[in-house]
Amino acid sequence: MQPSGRVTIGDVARTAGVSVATVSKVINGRYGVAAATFSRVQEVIDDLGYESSLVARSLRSHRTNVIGILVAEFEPFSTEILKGTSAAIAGTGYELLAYSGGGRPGGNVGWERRYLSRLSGTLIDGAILVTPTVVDADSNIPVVAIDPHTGPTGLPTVDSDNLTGAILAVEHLLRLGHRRIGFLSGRPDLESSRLREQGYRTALEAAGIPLDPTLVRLGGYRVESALGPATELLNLEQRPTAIFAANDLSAISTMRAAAALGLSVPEDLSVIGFDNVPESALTQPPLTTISQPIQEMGSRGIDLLIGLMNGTVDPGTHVRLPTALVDRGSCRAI
Amino acid sequence: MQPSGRVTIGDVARTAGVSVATVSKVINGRYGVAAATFSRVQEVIDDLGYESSLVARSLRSHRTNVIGILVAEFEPFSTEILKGTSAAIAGTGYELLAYSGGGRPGGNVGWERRYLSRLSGTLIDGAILVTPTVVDADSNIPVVAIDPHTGPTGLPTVDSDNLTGAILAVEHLLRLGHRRIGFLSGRPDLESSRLREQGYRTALEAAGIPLDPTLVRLGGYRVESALGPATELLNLEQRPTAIFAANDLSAISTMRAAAALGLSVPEDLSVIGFDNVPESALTQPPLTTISQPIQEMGSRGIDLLIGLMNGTVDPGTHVRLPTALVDRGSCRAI
DNA sequence: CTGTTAGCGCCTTCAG
DNA sequence: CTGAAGGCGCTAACAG
Repeated sequence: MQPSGRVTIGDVARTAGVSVATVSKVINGRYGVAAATFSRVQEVIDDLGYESSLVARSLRSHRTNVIGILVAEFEPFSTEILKGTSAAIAGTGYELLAYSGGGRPGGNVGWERRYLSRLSGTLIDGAILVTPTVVDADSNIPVVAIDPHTGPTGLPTVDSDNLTGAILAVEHLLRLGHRRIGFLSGRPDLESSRLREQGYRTALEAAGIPLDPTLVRLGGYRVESALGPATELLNLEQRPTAIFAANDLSAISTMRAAAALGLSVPEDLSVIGFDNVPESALTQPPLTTISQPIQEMGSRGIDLLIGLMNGTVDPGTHVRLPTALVDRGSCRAI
Repeated sequence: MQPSGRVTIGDVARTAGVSVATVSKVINGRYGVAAATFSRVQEVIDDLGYESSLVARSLRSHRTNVIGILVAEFEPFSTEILKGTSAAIAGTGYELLAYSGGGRPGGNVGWERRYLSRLSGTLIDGAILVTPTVVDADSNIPVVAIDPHTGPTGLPTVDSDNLTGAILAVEHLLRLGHRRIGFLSGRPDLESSRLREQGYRTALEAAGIPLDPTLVRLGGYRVESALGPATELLNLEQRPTAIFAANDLSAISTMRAAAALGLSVPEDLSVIGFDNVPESALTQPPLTTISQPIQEMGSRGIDLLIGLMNGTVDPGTHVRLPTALVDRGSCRAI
């Protein structure tokens, strides 16, 4: 290891006594290098532990074999997606680069465009946007959206059947005899959230139960933001006997709120969530929820993206995966 | 949006009628730009939706405010680490870039050095290596290792108390009356694995139970690799009444192997794992295990790395977090 | 076969 | 206060 810093192609060239161009050829297995030179350079490379800089290479060649997964934050949902993409990437020759900004969760709308702009054109050959809010179809690299937060768009998407899932959840509660069912919504600007709320309304209506607006609160999909509204719901004069939370994180908050108020689940309150993130099984009692096949959504996203890059997938492709009831311990019949 | 491709600093300059240097100054908030020019350029930037390319910028300035998390694969353990880093990064001004190669899990030893070399010096200002096997202390950027697979090294590390954890696991089994306790080990080349096996031996010895080598098998830490050895253990003439698996994934495999053989857990077999990944609560029955504070390990890693970059943390710092028994449903007294 | 010459998009002197 | 020139590490022509 001669130069203490990073070893560059120049160091290799100097040590081997050839030009950088020759080293580049060796690295990329190009023809036009004498066998003797080839092996000598190769030896120096191994010796120095040289590895070409992804950055410099990509700047020049505009091809990296790296797929970007852009997420707002590493939380239970996005990391499940990551697991799915990781499984699907094996053997494709691509590598994965998951990018996430710092804090400002929720606050920095438009993160997806920012990140895409920062990474695309050079670093990554294609991107998967996880739960993006705004999606411009115009980007210079192929892009796939997973669970986009707006309606149908120009780019391929993967999502799950939120509407049916929500109906499933409420029907389950109805079947158990519940009539006063609270709803902790997500965020009105998000498509999944709207569909889940619509499912709630639809299922109630089908059962002939009039909607009581006081039973609907904005939970915001996050642990902290849901705590307050959940507490309000539980402090209602006519407390709901069951709460359908728009995602597992807010369901977990609901259980915490209940515990804080001395209510036990499911004896005093039934709770059902949505997503089936692994964390949902960690609650006490384990959470009954609606599962989305999150990891599969991730792997399908990879399939779509690679297909898109190969030109074998139509940009108008939309994949919708089924949701299902996962009956654990947080609901009971009354 | 004029040019259909990516908008570069040149596009902004042309549109605003100034030179690229001026645009650069505006972006980086440098002095020496007239207020009028400044706001005009700023307007064009917003208008065009320009965002500087991380690649080009980093190549030149060698500073990106991006921290790299290098992992072999996105699986339950590494994604928990990711969650911890994501939480810790908020408000620091840094962004996160998690990099993972394609397939070849386990097979491609030395991935950490390869990735580090590809990304460092340019793309990332510092790196966290998750469960690396080889760790050269010499790198041109600050590096922290989480749960390194070799003994103490020259760089700051975060790990958890594997030895005590393993002893805890076996003592729990002993307390329940088990005497024939099988052990599904990890990989002999990994430090954590060695310590967990040592804990197994130590606890047995302390209880005056001689070690039976036929009860120890190599599980390899992965779902697939553990299935065979677990089945062997269960097919033994003198079947163990309990199995301590070196991590949760192999414990999950053990439960599958038991189910395939018609044995029920915990009635016919007690199983205890290690790690407490969220998935461990998803098994039927939920897995009793030893918890490592994985997310905290991630956030401590970030703290250490940032400290290292600021020069406020000594490179010889080693943080060891406690392990604890999480008693769920997969063990019973005999 | 090998070296030289241009840039990729950006930032940083250094003159004007 | 602004523009022109150089270079970060690398690859793709094109000469030699």
